[in-house]
Amino acid sequence: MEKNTVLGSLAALAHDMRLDVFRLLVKAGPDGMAAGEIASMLDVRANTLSNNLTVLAAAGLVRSAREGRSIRYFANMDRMRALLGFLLEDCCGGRPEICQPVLDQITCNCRGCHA
Amino acid sequence: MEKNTVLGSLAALAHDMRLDVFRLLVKAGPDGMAAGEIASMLDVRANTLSNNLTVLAAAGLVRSAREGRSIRYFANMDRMRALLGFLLEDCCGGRPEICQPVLDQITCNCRGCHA
DNA sequence: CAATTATTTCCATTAAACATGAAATATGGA
DNA sequence: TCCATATTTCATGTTTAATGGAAATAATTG
Repeated sequence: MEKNTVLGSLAALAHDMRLDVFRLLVKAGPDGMAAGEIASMLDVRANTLSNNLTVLAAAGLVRSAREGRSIRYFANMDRMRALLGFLLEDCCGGRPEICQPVLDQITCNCRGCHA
Repeated sequence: MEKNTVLGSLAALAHDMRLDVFRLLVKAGPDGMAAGEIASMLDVRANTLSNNLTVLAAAGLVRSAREGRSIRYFANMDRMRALLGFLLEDCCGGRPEICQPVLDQITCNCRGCHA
C-alpha cells in the first residue's frame, strides 16, 4: 500500500463524523446503507454527510451504488484490510521481537470470532 | 479505547512527516532515537520536527526521555496495539463473517514472524 | 410533465492546522 | 562563568478543512 494512500485513509478516518459513518457501514456489512439512512441514524445534515461520504469515497474506504432514488454506500473491507496490514507492517518494521507481541494481543472480540 | 483517543491517534498519524517519524521510531525499537537523529535522518527542520513530536506525544503515540543534552523519543507500542485493536474491532462490529477473513489475511511479513 | 423525494454541488464563512524565523531554555564542557 | 549544542517555544502568515444555507441534479410517482 502506498504511503499517500495510507495518509489519505488515515486522514479520512481521523474525523468524528466520518469515523462514525465508516463504523456504521462496517456494521451494516454487505447490505450497506442509503445516505439517508445514515443521516437519520447519526442525526446529521444531509449535505455535510454527503461531503464526508465523498471524502471517504475519495480515500477508497467506501463505495457507492445508486438504488432507485437513494444512493447506497458500502464499507470497502479490502481497503480496511490493507490499511491494517500496512500499520502492522510498520509495527514489525525489521524487528520481529516487536511484531509478535503486537499480533498476539490483537484479537477480534466479536461473537463467533476466535482469532 | 475511547473514541476521542482513537481520533487523536489517527489525526496524529495522518500527516506526512509524523507518519515518517513514527515509523522510524517503531523501527528503532526500544532504543528510541534522539530528536536530532530523527531530524537528520529525515532531513527536516528541528523546530518543525519538535512540533510534530509534540503532536505525536500528545496523542500518546510516542514518549520521550531526556538523555544529557538530547531528548530521546520512543514509539509507544501499547498505544499502537490499542489502536489496531480498535480498528479491528470495528471491522468485526457484530458481524463475525466479516471479521475472520480480515484477520486471516493480516499477517506480519517481517523476517521471523509467523503470525 | 409537475410534484416529491434523495442526494449532491456551490459558495461563503469560520476555524484549524502547518511551516517558519527568531528567541528562549536546558545541558554539558572549557 | 562563558560558550556550544540540542531542543523547544513563541508569534505569525499562509494554507487547508469544515460547516451550513441555498440551489441544482436525479429518479420516482401521479
